[in-house]
Amino acid sequence: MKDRMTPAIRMGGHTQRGQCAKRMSILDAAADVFCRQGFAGASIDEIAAVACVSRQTIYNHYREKETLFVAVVEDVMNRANAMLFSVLSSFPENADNLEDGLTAFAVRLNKNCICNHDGKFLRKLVQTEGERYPHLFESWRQQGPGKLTTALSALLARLAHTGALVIDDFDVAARQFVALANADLQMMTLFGGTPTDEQLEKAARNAVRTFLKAYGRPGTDGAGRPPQLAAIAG
Amino acid sequence: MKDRMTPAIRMGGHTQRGQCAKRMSILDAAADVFCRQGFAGASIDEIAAVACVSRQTIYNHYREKETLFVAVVEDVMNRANAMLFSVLSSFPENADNLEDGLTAFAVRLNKNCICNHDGKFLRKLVQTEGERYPHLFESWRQQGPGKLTTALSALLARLAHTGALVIDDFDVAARQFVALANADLQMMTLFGGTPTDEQLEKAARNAVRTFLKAYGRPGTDGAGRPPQLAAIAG
DNA sequence: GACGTTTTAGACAATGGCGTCTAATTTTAC
DNA sequence: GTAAAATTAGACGCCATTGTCTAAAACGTC
Repeated sequence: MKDRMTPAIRMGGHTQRGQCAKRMSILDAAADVFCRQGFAGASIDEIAAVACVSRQTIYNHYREKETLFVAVVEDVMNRANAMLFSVLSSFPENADNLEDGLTAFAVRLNKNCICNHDGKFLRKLVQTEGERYPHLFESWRQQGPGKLTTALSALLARLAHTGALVIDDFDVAARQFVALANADLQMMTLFGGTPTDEQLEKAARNAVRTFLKAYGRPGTDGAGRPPQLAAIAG
Repeated sequence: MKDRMTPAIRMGGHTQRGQCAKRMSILDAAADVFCRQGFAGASIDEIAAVACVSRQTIYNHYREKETLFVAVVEDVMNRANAMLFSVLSSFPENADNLEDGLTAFAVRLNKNCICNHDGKFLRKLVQTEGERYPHLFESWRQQGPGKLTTALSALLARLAHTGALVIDDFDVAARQFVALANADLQMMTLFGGTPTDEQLEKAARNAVRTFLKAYGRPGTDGAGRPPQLAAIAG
């Protein structure tokens, strides 16, 4: 009857990370179990076991299973957002050595945003539980693929403006760049595997070569020859 | 104590469809519920209700929940396989009007194999339950994306042999063709929506234009001019 | 060391789903 | 029409899980 409040409320309602080790441990464990078992298949007991925490502690921090689930998704989405922003900032600004610049960018995009743990987690969870939590799905779509496409579209437009690329529809080109970058890795990441650095490099190289053959300014492909001549000579 | 066997066994062990309306009704309902709720979240009672069948009837046909699940996946995979074979047979044989031929092919591929009900079902289920049933995942990968890639690779090679395309790595080109074809539709199909015919047409057109800019024989893009000149003129 | 807070382990009721069983009813085949 | 097969509704035991509660233990701070 002492009407004590939950620790989370006591702490002032902060939901940022880093406030306490237990909380992070719970979030990480829950992400792991939710990702493997789905929402319905995940049990609080298993999450508690993975987090090395008693079940009651979880209920102290999160009112119910659904609260925990939403918190996990928000947490991962925050991390993924920050990472996407960072990767987008590394897009090559000038046209010097465009093929290498775009390839390095594609590697970073795949490695840190799409094939990484958080990226796979979000795609899987959103697809699994998206119908049950439409708001969650919409939020992910806007902040993830949506932001990526619009930002990449603007960056490509800037390159096109300098004459380094010849693009008629920037949005389409942006989506195609992402699609090409993933073409060789999609299957592997879907099943849960993580590509090696070598595979990342090769996939990005294939993607950028094709992208530049389609959109590169005539006469400036990787070898410094017109693309057709290069293809015929090859 | 009468030791009666299940009707399925009595019927001679056939697992093909069409043997009885109830069976099909159960399979369809189970596919629907499994797809929406996942394996753990789906309840036999709900499947029975959707199938307009008593729960006991389901247990007469399938020993347990897992048996039903596997049967559902196999059923859908058989349909999807037949459809993929049919679509692959429609790949343009000669280079006449290559852009239109490839575009029509891409439309059929998306419409009947990737964005359709069965395609979305399989991708979702395999991703959701793939870790629990590795055999299922492997089987899907081989008969679905695997077969598509190798078949498309061979078909592209034939076109390249006639000189209509200039391709150095057929496997990479095949994966890129599929990736480009899906680039504009991925997000929509992921969330559950079905693209309109107009969207399918536009997505395929975008994909094939880029694919031909990258791999088309010089001097024969859609407008009959060298691609570079066309791009500059545009 | 004392006090307030957090965590823990375990018991607990309630819920819901799975798979079985039975008896009644409908469908099918001859 | 009759017999066999299939289907149905409902009850049942069993088990896992959720979320609550309590008393004891660990922790941190002064």
